Amino acid sequence: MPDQLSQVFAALADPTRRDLVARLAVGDATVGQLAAPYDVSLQAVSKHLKVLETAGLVTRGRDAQRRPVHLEAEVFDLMTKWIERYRQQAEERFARLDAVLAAMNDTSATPEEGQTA
Amino acid sequence: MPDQLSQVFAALADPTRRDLVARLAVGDATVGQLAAPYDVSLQAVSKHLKVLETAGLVTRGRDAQRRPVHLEAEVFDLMTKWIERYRQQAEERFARLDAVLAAMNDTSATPEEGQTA
DNA sequence: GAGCTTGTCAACCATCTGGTTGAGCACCGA
DNA sequence: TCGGTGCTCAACCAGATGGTTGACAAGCTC
Repeated sequence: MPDQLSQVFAALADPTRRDLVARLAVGDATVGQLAAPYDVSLQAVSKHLKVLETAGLVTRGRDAQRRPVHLEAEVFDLMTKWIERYRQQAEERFARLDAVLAAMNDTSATPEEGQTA
Repeated sequence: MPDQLSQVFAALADPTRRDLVARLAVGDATVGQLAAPYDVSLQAVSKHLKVLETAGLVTRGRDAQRRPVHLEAEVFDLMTKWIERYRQQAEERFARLDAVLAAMNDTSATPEEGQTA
């Protein structure tokens, strides 16, 4: 079983599943309601929902024979945190690089290749 | 060819590729340097980098026979925007639901099923 | 030029994925 | 209890994916 972050990214890599998430953000829905707009079989949509469920993006309740699907927004934080961490890191590095370049222009010194980056 | 958002999510669904991104956030690196920590072949890492490249997460330069790999942080925004959009939407809905529940408690009226959600 | 270094391309293989159809379970309504 | 509704499970199939190895291009260095 892969880690949750991988599962979340993989789940959202599919446009149909992203669309499902988009619609579930508006409100809970049954499998049949969710499947209606697509020309694929109900079973295919059910599979997509299972992927979203094991990724933790969605939970399924019970209402007689219906299985209302509910979006779990908290999992998004997992991704956001991962993304933000490396985006900020990269941006800080750019800032440092800019500073280095500016310093180089100021002094017109030899680059020296002293840094790892 | 799938849309870029799908490609970005798919690219980051692999732990090795997320690790590569994490290391590239620290600084540019050559393919050999990036491949060193893993026990897979250099070709496998080269393939991973190609996936990251076609997703727009990474660019490759030239330095003699070396191909320094560079992280492109802007693409992260694409994901962040998508995520934030639906997270906020879902959270607003929760807030509205809370309000409805609170109102129901106040009045003790019949639910009436008047809303879609 | 010969040979090492760095990396890509191509072919192949096992596994995963998204789709299908068919069967069947759970539940409601008559 | 009989049938219809809502959905899942299982088996199967085509194509994508991640890994391998082998060949080779590009570029320094001797």
